[in-house]
Amino acid sequence: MTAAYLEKLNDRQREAVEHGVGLPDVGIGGPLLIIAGAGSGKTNTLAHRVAHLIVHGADPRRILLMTFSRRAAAEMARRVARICRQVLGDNAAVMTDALAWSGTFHGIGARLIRIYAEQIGLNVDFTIHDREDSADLMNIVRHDLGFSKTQNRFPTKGTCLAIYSRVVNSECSIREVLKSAYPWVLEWESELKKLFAGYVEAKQAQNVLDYDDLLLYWAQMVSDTNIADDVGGRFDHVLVDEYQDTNRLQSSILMALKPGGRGLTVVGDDAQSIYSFRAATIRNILDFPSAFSPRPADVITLDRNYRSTAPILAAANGVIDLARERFTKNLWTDRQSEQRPVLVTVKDEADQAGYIVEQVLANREVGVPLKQQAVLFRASNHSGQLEVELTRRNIPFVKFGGLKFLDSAHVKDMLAVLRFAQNPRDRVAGFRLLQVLPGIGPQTAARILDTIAADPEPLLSLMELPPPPKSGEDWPSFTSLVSALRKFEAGWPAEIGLARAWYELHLDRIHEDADTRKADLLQLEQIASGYANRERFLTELTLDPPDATSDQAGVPLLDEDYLILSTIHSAKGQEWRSVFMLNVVDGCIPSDLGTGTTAELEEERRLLYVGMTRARDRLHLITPQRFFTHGQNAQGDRHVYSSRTRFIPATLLQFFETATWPKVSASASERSANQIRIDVGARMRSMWS
DNA sequence: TTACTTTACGTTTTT
DNA sequence: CGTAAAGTAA
Repeated sequence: MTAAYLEKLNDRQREAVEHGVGLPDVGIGGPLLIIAGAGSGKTNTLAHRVAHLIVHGADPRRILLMTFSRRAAAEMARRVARICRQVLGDNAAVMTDALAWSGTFHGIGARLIRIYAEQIGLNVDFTIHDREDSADLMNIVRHDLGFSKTQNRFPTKGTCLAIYSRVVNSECSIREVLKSAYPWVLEWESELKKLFAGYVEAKQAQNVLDYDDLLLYWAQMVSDTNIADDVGGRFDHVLVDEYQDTNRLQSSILMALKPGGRGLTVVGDDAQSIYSFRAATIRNILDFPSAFSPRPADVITLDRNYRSTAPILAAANGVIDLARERFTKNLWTDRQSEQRPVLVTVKDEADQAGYIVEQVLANREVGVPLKQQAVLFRASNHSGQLEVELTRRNIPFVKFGGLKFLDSAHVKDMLAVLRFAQNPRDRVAGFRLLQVLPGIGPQTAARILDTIAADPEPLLSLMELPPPPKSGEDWPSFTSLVSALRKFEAGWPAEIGLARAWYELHLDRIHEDADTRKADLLQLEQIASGYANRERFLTELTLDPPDATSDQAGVPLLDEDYLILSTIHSAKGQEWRSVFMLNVVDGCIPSDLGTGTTAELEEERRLLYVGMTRARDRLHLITPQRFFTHGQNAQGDRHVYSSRTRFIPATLLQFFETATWPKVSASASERSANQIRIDVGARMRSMWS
């Protein structure tokens, strides 16, 4: 008997889908590693595996599915549902709705920790700090310990947090982390230890968790055998996507969850590992088979690419072939094409933007919608000029990656209101919120928080506090708002309307551009109404902030057509018919900040590979001959002459079609020849002065 | 102590 | 260039 849905798969994929299913002992197989190259149908295979398990009687409520992003989880759930429907008919909806445990490591961690909060001595009302909040708290501790006043510069709050995070996620000692990644901070090792101890104490006193805690508490939880059995016993099958981008802490969690590896499936591709700055390590994927004894995990490799044309794949293979270390073999495809990827040289970033606009519009004329085209770049600020040009030409676009609108001050203020009501011990929220009131600055805010922290229900103390002298009329309306929110009087999502009404009173005074900010707050309210309650809203927004921003007010409607702009990191797992990569020059790819060690350099190479393998039919790599550096130098506008990325040396040019744009006309070349770009005479004179 | 002004500084990728 | 920290007047 062969299910129809299996027939569309190739042999390898099918093997991966069927692995261990239907074994006599309740159909749970041993550990499985799937090495799945770019475009090899990885998502599809994983979705089929989940569906296949369900069809063969696995309880969807007992399947844990961890993906890299919320978006990936949703996509996976959608596909599983579709496959199941083919077999189970309309009953499938009941089954697949129960696929409740799918999400990111951090999201699943948050849910489990809330369930077990009491058993591990945590108040269930805990709030979660995003990176900015964590850095603020780190800064408070840094000040309290007097490290901000030291003669030699102590690392900034952001650096301190990055070091802390790396120590936690890599399961290495501070010294090891400092030596390998922050050698210039080695002299501060003992101070950092004190700082981190203080930071951990502060978090506990305030009932807050940071991103790393979501993994750390989970790991601690399952290191206790009783809770480990309980948590691990919730799941028959554990499947992990993008395993190459997990870190040591995450693999520890997995191993504790499923010590023998039974029911454990991980999928990944070491050639696409691009998150080592988050302490991800490909050792996880390499060491996975031998982590189990006596029998190692089975390994299945998917190396047939269904996405890109042969010439695009050849070029991408050429790039990754030059990698120092390789574990997977090259991909192959049947998709023939005459069209090689194009390596375009343009004069500067303005021409780069011009070229892309021209090509994007031309593609649309021949039937490729904007949504099927994407522009990828190394760093989010690289797309600035292009965004301006797109706006000028009235081409709608949505940008993924980079700054989020949650980072703006007014949105943070609003969230602080809700968070403080949820968890009055959250000092970062309270500190921020109190200073919204006129006449209350850091000192007053700190004093108020100190006073109320002693009370088991801090908000009762707050109500009884004498109004601070200069806050006047604004104090009573503030306290009544917070207490109303604390008591859930208005219900959700009416609460956020209350908070906004209060905050808008202060908005005009604090910010000049109050009106545009009000629009953002309305949008926030819209988003909020999509969540069941305040806790869910706060948790999910922190773990999965809306990641698209657009130049126009609001995100374009879903049925509208728009161009995709994305960092390469955010483009992971996606594909488009036509892909443009910006600034494929040394200094951007590889980023000049990432050329320190060979490991960093190799990751930059993989980044280029990941970007190139997003393309289905057309791929354009663009190299501006010069671009302007950000900072302003003594000489005024400063630009550097750039050269093609070192990852595409002359030997690889055979895989590309090369072009320049715009087509050089006689007058143009004359003009450029007459333009003095470098004052050679001055340089030679200055040699002797 | 707050609120405004000046100076310094660094500058990727993200849960 | 834009933000964050330090400095200063009220």
